[in-house]
Amino acid sequence: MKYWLVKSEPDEFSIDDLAKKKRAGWEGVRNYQARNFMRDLMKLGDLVLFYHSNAEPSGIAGIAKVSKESHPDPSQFERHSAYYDPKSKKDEPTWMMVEIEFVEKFNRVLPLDRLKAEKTLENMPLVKKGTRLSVMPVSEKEWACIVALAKKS
DNA sequence: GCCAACGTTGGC
DNA sequence: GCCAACGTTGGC
Repeated sequence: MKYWLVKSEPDEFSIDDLAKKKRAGWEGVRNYQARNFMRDLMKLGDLVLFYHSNAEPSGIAGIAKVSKESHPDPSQFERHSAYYDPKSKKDEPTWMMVEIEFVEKFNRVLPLDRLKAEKTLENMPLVKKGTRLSVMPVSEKEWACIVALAKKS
């Protein structure tokens, strides 16, 4: 089993929204590196940190898990969607997504500056300046560190 | 294939 | 809301 982190703006879709819906197709990712992680490497049961970006505070809000592996992101074909991609073809979809399922919400958001203070986490794209990757792998050590911090706070 | 222009992300 | 940093687009 592997570990991941996904970003979402809570104004758009928060951990509470996921808790309410239980499951959500992770649609709207329009970055090739992030897509490739979802398409090729995210497997059923993998655990996922749910990160709130552009938030007050920005940080990790809870945990989800992969509940369905790679399948085409329907929003790329929806003409009125913000994620519509006119170049993508139905028989050869450009954008793939996974579905995630709510696992738990942390008692409080584990803020970004707390993560930045951890030596163990210094190689995460999340804390590196100028990295905008919205789906990223998390190592076992990083996962353990983050979960411990979350339970402690 | 280069690279300037443009659009987006996301911390602050 | 600003804007730095980045990825993508498209002219050449």
